Amino acid sequence: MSEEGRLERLTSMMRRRGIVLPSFEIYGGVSGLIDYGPVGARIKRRVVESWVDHWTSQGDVVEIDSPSITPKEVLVASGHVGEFNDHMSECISCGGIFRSDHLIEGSHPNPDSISGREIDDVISAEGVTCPNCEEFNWNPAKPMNLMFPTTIGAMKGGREAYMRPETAQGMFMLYPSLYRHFKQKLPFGALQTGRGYRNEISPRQGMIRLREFNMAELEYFIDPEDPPTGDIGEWGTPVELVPDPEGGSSETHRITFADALEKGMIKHPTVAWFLARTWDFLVGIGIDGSKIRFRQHTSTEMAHYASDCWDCEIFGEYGWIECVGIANRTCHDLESHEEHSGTNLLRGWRQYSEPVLVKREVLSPIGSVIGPIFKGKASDVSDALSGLEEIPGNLPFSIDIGEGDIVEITSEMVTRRVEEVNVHGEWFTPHVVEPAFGIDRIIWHVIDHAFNESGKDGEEYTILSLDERVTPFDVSVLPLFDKDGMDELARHLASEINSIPGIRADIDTSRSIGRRYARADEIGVPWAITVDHTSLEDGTVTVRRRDDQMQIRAPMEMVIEGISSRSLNGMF
RNA sequence: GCGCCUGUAGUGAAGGGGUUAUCACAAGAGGUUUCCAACCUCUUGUCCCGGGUUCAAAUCCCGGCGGGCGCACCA
Repeated sequence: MSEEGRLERLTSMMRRRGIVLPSFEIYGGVSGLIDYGPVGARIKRRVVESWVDHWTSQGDVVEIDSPSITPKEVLVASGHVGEFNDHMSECISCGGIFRSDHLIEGSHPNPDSISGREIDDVISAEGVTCPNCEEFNWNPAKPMNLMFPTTIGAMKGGREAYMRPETAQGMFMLYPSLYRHFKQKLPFGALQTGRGYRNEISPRQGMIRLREFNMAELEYFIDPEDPPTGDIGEWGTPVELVPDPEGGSSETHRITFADALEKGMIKHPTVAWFLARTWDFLVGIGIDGSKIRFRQHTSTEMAHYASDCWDCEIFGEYGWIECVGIANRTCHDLESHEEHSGTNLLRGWRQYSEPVLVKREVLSPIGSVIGPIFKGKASDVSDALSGLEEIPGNLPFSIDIGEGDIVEITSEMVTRRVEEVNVHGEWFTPHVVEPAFGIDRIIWHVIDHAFNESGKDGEEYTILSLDERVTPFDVSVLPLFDKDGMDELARHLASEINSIPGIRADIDTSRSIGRRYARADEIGVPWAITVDHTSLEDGTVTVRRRDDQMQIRAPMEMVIEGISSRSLNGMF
């Protein structure tokens, strides 16, 4: 079948078979919101489960789950509010786009916090002209924040909040608990899957750019002075890398991860490790390895929080689409949350291999002297003395005890001595390497790559060649005829298969057997078990393999065992 | 958000100011049939929403919503 119209046939099939459909369709639909139907939801669940399994099997990664509703302060600290809450004004005459608050600076007491309409009023009232072409010809200011605002609590007491634009902040919020869980030893990671919300200006391309979408993010906390490397030598297959063109070499390379790291194309060993593990995951759920490439971000497109970033792009009906972002977020988030929240719990302890003996000169306050002299201020004086970076050579001297209050310290008030302490380590802010997966985009490409229209016996025929890990059903049970006891036996068999943990059987009794095979093939069910007259006599059934329509006959118990151990292939 | 195109059963399409809106496939019931979309009978189900023009609108006009493409945007 020709490639022309393939996208339409694929999306039609997905609608018709209940994989992915527009949401709220009886009310006209909402762009950027989709439903997973009965078949799609199962595929999605299995993709997500495969993802969680893939990373948690590493041993030092755990799963968490945090709220979608996020107080504003968190997103202020993360930078999402500041970076994305601006109104933009567009000049109709020259097409220039400017931050509205910059245009009206000086004309309004608080240009940061007013509505678009107010901005336009101020621009009109003040006759602000375009900095570029001097014209006065503005489009209405458009808010550029892509977060959905909401309020926690009712009425006046409400607290400002947003629907989370990423799940990552949840992992940062839980850092102290994770640090305890991992016995205060780095590196470790935490992941979560869930919804993220971005009020896209113009969602397009079906399920590629959504307003509410499924993310799967992993934050891996490391000591920047001792970054974990992993053995990336295992990945012998060359992959396609597109390094940052500003870094000198812009052409695509086919190169192994190990070589790319050695040559400096991938800058960070932990990032290289995650690139390789990401490759594994994608290929493992059925993405075509020849349609994967990794592209390094240029400094201009880098997120506000990242220092080095690679996109994993997958090729499909929409061209190359970013499906995974792997970023070295450094200490940006933890440091910023420490600063904004005032906590000091977002750190790691770096134990020295040898304790370091540190000699330190101190002036220790003599309480019996300082107390009576300074009374209520005495403890401030003591704190100021112990906080001194440098000990003055001569007494008396003046010291600031806070809020500009300066007092004089005389030699009677203090004892000068030298402290010797063994320092065993130091606190530092961990760095974070983050692989962030767009689950919906990955599901799209899994289905796209599996959508096989190559036909059968010269006729049009479609098979969804999904990997067994992500099929909607493990097996379809089909009574050859829906009567004469075959129906009952089939139902019995289906319920037996369904009682195996993690295995789902579908039963299909209507219309001809060929048609039912076709229906199962179309949504990627890998095995079909047919109950026929012989089954009633000797308890054997036929097992049909989706990908080559090969068929064998075997006793039911053996088939059930084969399904349970996922070893049906061995029977062919 | 702007521009161009567009919206008819589950899917894909035809038609179109005037009786009961057409076709294929799909789906449901029954029959037939000893394993690959067969066949026969019957059945269900559609003009995106709102306004306007008109005696009459699914059809023409306007707006909204949805979809496609281009520009812009895309942490």
